[in-house]
Amino acid sequence: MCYNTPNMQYFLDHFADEAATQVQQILETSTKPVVQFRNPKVGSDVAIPCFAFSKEKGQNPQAIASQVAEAFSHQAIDRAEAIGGFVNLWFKSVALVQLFVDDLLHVQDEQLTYGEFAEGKGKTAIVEFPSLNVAKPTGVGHLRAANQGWAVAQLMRAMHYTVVTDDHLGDWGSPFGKWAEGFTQFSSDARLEKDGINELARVYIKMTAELKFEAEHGKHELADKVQEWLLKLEAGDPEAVELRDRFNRLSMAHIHAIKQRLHISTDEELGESFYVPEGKKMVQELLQKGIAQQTPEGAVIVPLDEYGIETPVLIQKSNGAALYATTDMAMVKYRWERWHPAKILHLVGAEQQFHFQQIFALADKLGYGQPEFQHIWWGMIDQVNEDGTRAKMSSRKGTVLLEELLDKAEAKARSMVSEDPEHAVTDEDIQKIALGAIKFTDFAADRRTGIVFDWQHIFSLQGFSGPYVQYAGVRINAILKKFGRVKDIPFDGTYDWAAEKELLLHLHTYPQVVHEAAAQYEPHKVAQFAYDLARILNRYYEETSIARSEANLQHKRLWLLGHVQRVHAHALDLLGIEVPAKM
RNA sequence: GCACCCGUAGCUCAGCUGGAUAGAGCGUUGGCUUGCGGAGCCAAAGGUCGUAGGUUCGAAUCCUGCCGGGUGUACCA
Repeated sequence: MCYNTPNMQYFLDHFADEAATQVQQILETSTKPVVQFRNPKVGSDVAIPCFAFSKEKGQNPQAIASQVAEAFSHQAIDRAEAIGGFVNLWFKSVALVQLFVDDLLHVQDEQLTYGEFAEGKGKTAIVEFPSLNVAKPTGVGHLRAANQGWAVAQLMRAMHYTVVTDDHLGDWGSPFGKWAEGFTQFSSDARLEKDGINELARVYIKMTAELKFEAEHGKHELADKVQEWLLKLEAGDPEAVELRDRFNRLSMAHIHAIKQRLHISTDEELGESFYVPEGKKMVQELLQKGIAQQTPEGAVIVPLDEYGIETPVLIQKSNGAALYATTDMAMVKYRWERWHPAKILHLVGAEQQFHFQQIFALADKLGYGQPEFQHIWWGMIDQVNEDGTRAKMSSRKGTVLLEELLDKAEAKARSMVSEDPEHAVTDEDIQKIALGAIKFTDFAADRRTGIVFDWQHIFSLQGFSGPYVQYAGVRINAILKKFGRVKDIPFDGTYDWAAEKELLLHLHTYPQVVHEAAAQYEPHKVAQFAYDLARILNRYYEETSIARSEANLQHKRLWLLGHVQRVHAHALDLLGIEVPAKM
């Protein structure tokens, strides 16, 4: 089950100094944290491989392991056995409790929460997500941005960075031109009044079709008009500005509603349009300095050959309009000057990897390369066709709207909850369950792995799922509520804690899990931990009754369960998942 | 063409800074229902880890070739 590799230092600190010095040596020969917790094959709690050490000594690994195992003696270790070149150790469960208490006290001294680290203290991390688009209803394509982004921000907070979250709104570029022209041609004030964001979506789809039709016939009249709107807007033309503001007002209401339903928020909402003036100014400065060049067609580029990038980055169109790289270039500068961040994390889909290669190189070239830049991407959402094959979710088949997804998820959650009036579930809890199911699915796999979009899969409620993990939380909360939390540490040596061994071993892996997840921006590791913890808990309940434990023992178990509850809730909180009161 | 990602059980995926008998969930089959919340627990069946080589005491994991899939590759964002 839990086959994690905790920090070797942890092991050394607590055991090896008192244990056989040979273990110390074995550990030192290895370049990696080779201490394995909970080996499922042998059933031991820790396994130390002796291969590297044996090579150095020119001896048989099993012989070394045997020597060490026989000589091994430590108060925390129940027994030691050499198997296949590994020294296998079994902890006394009591020792694991003692260790856990030590860790809790240590963390308390540092003024931290169990599972958190102080390495980001005094540093700022900017987390850019979910970068919603203005003027169209949000599709499920933005779901991963919201989920992964929130979790990454939470992980940075767990490392005690000062986190600035920024929703980099898509509120600039050709789409605006399409709406402006489309609106004047195919819509009206009355229709916009009536249908709001949905009317804008209709206009956009209509315009896209018209432009495609035009292009197929070798014309560009409409396309030119779209570009004209962009130039007018950049020039501050009153009509263009008024339209833009109107579309944005409608959009922001929608965007805020979406974020609220997803239970996320961001500190800033600095969209692309915010950076246009500075971006255009930078283009002129770079031309003057000779860093940028004008092409024969009139476009402005910055070569990036020295970064191994053959394609120069285009920072101004030949018609003089700003584009993607123009605003991102200004954004890099703005963020550096305002926050002096240590990290800038862009949560954006995989298809933009090349763009960010260019932007990061450009940032360095312009002297804003001090922060650690990361493009944290994820795989796309596929859908399953009728014939069972997978394909990229296409707007041709109609993009599924995020709100529609949330509505369906809530309906499904409602149909699944207990009908027992004693367990009546509030609307708020329904939302937590629906979101729990959706979000956990997002974290079920490595973020780079694409996820399949089908209703069944995305709302899974049993097994490796959000509701399963939430359910474990509901049960533990029910027990704590019924019998009370125990604050003091009831550690008197009268109980061996054998029934709690799995729980204890798993708790010990948590800080390492969080640390790894944060270092690699991989929230799914936290989800895996939370699921394992829930499973161990469910198994524990099956075998051990708190209610029927005698008073002294019940007291001890409640103390531990209180800590298990905190860790469980902490892990879910990192993922943006809440435990409902009832379900 | 070049760059990046991917190929593990019927399906969806973990595991990849090399270690012992490759793990989950769904689905299938069979058990556990007088319980601190059964959205649970236990068990069975199911895999030559795309393929061919290489490195190593040891390869799903590292290296190379090949096959198959996805994404990107300056005037979209």
